Amino acid sequence: MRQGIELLFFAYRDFTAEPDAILEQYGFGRAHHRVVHFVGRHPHMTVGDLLAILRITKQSLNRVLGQLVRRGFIIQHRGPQDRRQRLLELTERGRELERQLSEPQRIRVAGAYRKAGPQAVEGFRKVLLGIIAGDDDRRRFDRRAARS
Amino acid sequence: MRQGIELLFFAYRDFTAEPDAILEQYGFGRAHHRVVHFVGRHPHMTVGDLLAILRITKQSLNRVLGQLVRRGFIIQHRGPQDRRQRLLELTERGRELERQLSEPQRIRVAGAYRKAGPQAVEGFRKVLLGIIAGDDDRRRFDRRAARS
DNA sequence: CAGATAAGTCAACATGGCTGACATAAAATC
DNA sequence: GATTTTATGTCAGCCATGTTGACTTATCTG
Repeated sequence: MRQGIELLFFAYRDFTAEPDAILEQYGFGRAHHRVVHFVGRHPHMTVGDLLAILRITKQSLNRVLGQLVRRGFIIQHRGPQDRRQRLLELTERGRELERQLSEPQRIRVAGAYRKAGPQAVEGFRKVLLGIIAGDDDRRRFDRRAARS
Repeated sequence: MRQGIELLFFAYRDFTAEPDAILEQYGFGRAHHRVVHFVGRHPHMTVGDLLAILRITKQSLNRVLGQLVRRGFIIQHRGPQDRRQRLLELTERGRELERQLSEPQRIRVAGAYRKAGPQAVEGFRKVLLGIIAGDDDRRRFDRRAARS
């Protein structure tokens, strides 16, 4: 029980340490990483979608998103149906940053998966899904089985 | 791969949301929670131990630790061997706070464990251990099998 | 057309990281 | 025994990233 709680703390701490060091070189922080990650994963998502995922305020998001746009890592275009929306997409530069940031995480997770075995990975997924609160968020992981 | 990365993000986000709400009532933040948690789990630990676990600076720690001491949630006493050390311990009030904060987390993790089954829990532990970077931190989880 | 919605903006504030400099007491070493 | 190292605490200031509240603009919808 208690162990599970601490495992999450230590894993998250180590999981974010390497990207944080890379971000520093760009003058970015963890918040930028989250934006780059989710925009990379869901091209053409709206600002509202991103707000719902990150659960932060529009003002907080806009600070980091604005920097990413101004510095050419993300482009926005108007929604074709709803022209109020700004659809978000990584530029080539943004994709490069995303790759660079996710690399140490991919290596770390891949190593853990390899050492633990496929059955353990299945258990890892099940338990983390159980920890996630909302059905809507859990649905993000609905059996469009593990890619990449 | 990518899914594993996101699972950690969402699980951590939801995992911390409930304690955060409780902490607010005390005028505390997540940093206080971490201190209360680890001091509760390792009574008589030194300030240095805590710094090594949290990986923050002495100055950052002292801000929150000082508040917890001044407001009667933690007491310090000198180390019997090394009198430079300040050994940390929760007061009754501190233990009460710890219980209150960990309750929603215990419920959440227990629910996830129950739904996923013992084999999945084993896999969850294995993968998270693989993600943790240092042998020293991994050793914290050495088979003094899951209690509480 | 009126009202709701998506997004952006300005200002002010809090938390919790950080660096750097310095102080004190106790332990360890030469 | 004098010196150096270690454990802890403290002051001051900076930065990133969260918050609230108020308000604007453009666009969609009933």
